[in-house]
Amino acid sequence: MHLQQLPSPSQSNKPASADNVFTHIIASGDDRVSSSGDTLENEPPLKRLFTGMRNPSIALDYVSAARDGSESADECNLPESSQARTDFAFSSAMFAYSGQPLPALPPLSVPYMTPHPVISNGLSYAYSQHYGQTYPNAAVYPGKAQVYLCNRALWFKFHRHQTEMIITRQGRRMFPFLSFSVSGLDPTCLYNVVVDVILADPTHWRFQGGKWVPCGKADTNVTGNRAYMHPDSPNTGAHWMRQEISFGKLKLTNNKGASSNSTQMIVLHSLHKYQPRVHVMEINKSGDEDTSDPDRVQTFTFPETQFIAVTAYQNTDITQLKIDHNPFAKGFRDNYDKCYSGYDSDRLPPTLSDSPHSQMLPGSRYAMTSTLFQEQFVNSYTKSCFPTLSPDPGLVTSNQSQESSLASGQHWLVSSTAAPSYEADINAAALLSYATAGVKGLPFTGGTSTSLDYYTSAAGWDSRGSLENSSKTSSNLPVWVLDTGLERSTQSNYMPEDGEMLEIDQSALGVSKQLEGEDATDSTWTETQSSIKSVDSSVLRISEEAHLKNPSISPDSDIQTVKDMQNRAKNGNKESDFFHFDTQT
DNA sequence: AATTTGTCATTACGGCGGCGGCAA
DNA sequence: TTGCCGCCGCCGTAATGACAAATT
Repeated sequence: MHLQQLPSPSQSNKPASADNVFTHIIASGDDRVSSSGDTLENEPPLKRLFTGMRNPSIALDYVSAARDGSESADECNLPESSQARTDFAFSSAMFAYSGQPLPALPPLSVPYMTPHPVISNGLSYAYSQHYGQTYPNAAVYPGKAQVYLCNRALWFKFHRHQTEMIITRQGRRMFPFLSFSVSGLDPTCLYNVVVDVILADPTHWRFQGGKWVPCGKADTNVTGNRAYMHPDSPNTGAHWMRQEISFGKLKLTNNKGASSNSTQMIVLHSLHKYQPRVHVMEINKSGDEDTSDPDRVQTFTFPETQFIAVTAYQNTDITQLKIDHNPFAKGFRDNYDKCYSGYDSDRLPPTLSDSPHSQMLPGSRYAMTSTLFQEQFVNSYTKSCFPTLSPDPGLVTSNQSQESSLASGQHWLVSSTAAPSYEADINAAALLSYATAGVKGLPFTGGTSTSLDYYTSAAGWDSRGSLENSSKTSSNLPVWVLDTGLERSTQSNYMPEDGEMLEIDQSALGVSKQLEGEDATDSTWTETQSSIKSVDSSVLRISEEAHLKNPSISPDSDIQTVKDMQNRAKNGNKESDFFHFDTQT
């Protein structure tokens, strides 16, 4: 199997990426905030964010800074249904995102100004990795970080039912919690790793009729912490890359008073939908974040980690998932044996991988024969993972016809065939991992396009979720291409119920078959040994450099860090934090 | 022992409708 | 008599705290 890169006319205004690093661009507009002259508000969001972190007395989240803007929520021209956004975001969740410094955020020239930042749900995730190349590692491309959501499979399980997170006055830990692997950092530089939580949409939600429905506008009167710095911060890139970066201690609360006395808690509003983000910030020698240099702050968003804050669980599916996978809730697994009758992959007994230390769930669990799973998977994965797939062969042809125009184009489309069957479901799961590993999307090059353009018009991404105008707006919308190399004639089209067209290459299904019984999520990843070895060659030099840059960092510790990496590389250890996708299979 | 979990009972709160008083 | 307004109670939902079981 190999990936075919299809050009997009939209690529022309963006130079081909010189490196092969995935780039992730937060949707322009989404993170922009209105400005009313406040000093903080005139700063880029992250600047305000981290200024606040250094000065706890200052409201450190730009959400609150933004709410004072003149724009009201009424002016948020978001589609009524956020489903489409969520679905599309979900598609982005297939990938190990890598970050790019937040784009410049002109404070006043934003057509769409929100009283609070609204996450784009990945609508403008952009990837510029060249086909056939592996992920770079820190030693090769220092400074271009990639972040991998370690427990992504578990997050997916919850995401399918709309994740809920309990918030209490004393603070409640997240489950699943955020856990990342990072690569691409400079092993010798110091970084802070910070998680913040922003509103995912401007809507107040309520659970009605067994599902979440919008109910009024979100309360944008935000007070309290919205950011949580990893306790290991600051530390070297080598440290962050050596192990998973877990935020298990992070607590969520609705106690606004908790903001002043606890940096362990993030203050949220109940029945609001939130999107966690992780920021990797390079800090200078003096120990301060240099947020003025956008290259030093990289932000990553994983749409599958979106959740609704609640004071009590609303969806029993979520409750059951929590009980099933959270060891602290073991006591509620009364009818454990009955529950795990094998009809729902979600109800499979937790394994070691479900432990708080490793929430990864084998991808093979998706391969269940449950009708429920089938429906959910079709609905969740095919609709959401491939909402931008070509609605008709014409688009594919169109894209292909442009292939030669951009030798280094970054316009990718998942081409595949899938019957609306169980088999298609499990294979879609496998495809998911394929996509995770190797499918690229075109960078967001829409220029003047705002997130709203995405929601309302881009690629026909209207309220019906159709793709009628995909060709017109392809400049804005990532199109995923996964070309397995087989003849197009082997393809067939699958039209989901909402009119979206999904093509899944038969060969991809075949390969995915091979993945059954394995961790489909990880099986398509292979260790980047070569890149790690490149670290091996300069163990002492890196250590010395690190020590020179920051004498507080023990050279010994970094030597050990690098040696750890070296050992993992030599062992060919599947538990390696970093993988690359072998597109030559 | 401290912490964390979901459950459960209780309390708080807001929306809504019924009722009565008052003015036109 | 009609319309308006305010008060009151009911009901549903959300928030809170105590609890037992399990983990750290």
